Amino acid sequence: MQYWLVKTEPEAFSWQDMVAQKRAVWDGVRNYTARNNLKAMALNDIVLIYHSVTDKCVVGLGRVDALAYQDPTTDDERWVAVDIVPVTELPKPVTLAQIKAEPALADLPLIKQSRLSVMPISEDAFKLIVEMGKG
DNA sequence: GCCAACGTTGGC
DNA sequence: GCCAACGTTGGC
Repeated sequence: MQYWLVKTEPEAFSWQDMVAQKRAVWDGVRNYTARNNLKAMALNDIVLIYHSVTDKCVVGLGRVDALAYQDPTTDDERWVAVDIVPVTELPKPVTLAQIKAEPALADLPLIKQSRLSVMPISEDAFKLIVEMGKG
């Protein structure tokens, strides 16, 4: 069991869209590091969903529902997609500012490598973010 | 295989 | 809307 954090621009595809569709096809990743992380996902791994740009907060929690497969948005065999289903919404979104202010989260790739869109996170970091998101 | 140019992401 | 960071592309 592994924990992940994925980013999405809410203008393009939001947590709310994902809930409405009851599923998200996580495609369009065009970065090797992020792609490798997608490939490393296992069924039922837990994924934190982060809204970048306008929101800048972790909004919900999903679950990997399909292992990496050919990205349907391209014929290029280098790129893959996974399916993620929504599990729970955080009662209180955890903002980037909160994450930055938390010393235990200081070395999250989210902060250190701000352009990476799919990243692994430790169980401790995961639990802490969920705790911070409780109502 | 190196490196400069370019494009994109994402925070501010 | 700007700009810094950084990944990717393409010329050599």
